[in-house]
Amino acid sequence: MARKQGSHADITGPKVRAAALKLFARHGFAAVSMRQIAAEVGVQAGALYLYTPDKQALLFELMRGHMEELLADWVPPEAPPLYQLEDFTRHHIGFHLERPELVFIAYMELRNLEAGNFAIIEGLRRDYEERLEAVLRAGQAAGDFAVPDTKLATMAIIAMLTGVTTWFREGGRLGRLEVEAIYWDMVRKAVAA
Amino acid sequence: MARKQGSHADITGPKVRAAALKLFARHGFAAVSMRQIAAEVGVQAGALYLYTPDKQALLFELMRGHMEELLADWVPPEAPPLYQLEDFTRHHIGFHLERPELVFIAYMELRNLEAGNFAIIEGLRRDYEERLEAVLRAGQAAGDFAVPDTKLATMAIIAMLTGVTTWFREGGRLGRLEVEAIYWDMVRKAVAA
DNA sequence: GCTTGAATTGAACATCTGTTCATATAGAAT
DNA sequence: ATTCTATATGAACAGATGTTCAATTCAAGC
Repeated sequence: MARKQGSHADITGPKVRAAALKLFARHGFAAVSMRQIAAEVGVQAGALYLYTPDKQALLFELMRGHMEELLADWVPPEAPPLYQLEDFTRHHIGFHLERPELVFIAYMELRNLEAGNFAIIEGLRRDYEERLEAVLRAGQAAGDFAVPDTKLATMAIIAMLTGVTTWFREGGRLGRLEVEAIYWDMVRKAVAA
Repeated sequence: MARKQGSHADITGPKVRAAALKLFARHGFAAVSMRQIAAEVGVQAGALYLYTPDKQALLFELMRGHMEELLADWVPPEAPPLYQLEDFTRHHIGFHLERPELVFIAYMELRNLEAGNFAIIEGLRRDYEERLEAVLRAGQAAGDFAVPDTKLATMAIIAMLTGVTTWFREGGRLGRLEVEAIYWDMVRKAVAA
């Protein structure tokens, strides 16, 4: 029985990406075999190549999609820098808490990207960092912030906020909005004039 | 005891650990084979088993050694919480910048630890976090700090400081001491009353 | 009912995996 | 000079790896 009812390309394609996402996040790109992904989809390994040219492309497309969604999700609102920064803080936390697996992969599997793919993902990441730094520079110029170094403040804030994904558990002591508020309090004070 | 230089256990043992450290950090535990480690040492794969029971133990001992050194390196000085926090901040950055490969492995390869080994490393990590949180609680009680939540502040500060290793490059725009000073400024303000 | 073609299988490929072990080597102790 | 022993080799094991492809199956279009 080579084919099962209802298993078309439009179904199997997304299933392949979902299986890769789940398994890469759980065990790491290098530790997951094409046969494991195929088994998760319910298909033989050879069939995966109808949906991806190779294993590397599976990883790259996952990461590229994630970074592009991240960039599409937040553009600075027309508002004073202090409010832009609050908006960024809350969006960053919210976006990352909604996609723990993609976030994990995007941070852990960079070294498994081939050189060209790595350069593309790194570029997207820098675009995102640049957006935050622009907010900090504007606030600094306006006298709202007093950051010793906008580049370092950018890296510090992003690292601090992304770190939420390492410990946050749904249904834990604090809800997302509470966490957002607490982190915003710390960010605000850290850059305060 | 002394045999021909380079062919003795006292020499080869450390070389094996150094090769594993370098290659695990560069390519990831799962992507590195025992034969690659052996080649880096200049030995055949079978010889590695004179120095480690298996590949897993190689990873675990690297991580355990790192975490124990981290815990040994800093104990809160007899001083007011504000100074303890400054001391922690500077020590954490300095310690991590001196061992980028171990830091990388300790954060990236947790999922490649067997259950028992994972529990041990996690315990050591929690011990370290607990030390920082104790400082924050003391400062909070003394009225020096105004952190909305000491647990979250602990996680936020550690994530922010450890993030330095992702972008810091020796010989770059800023030296270690400058970076320490800039981060301390942000930490101090973030927890300020 | 027949043809068409996309979706899938299953075997095959060459190579790599962690680990074991009988064998060899060479410095140390006698 | 001989024995002893820690150190290392290299072959072997059983199975897994990513990828290809001829053959098969099945749903839809005629």
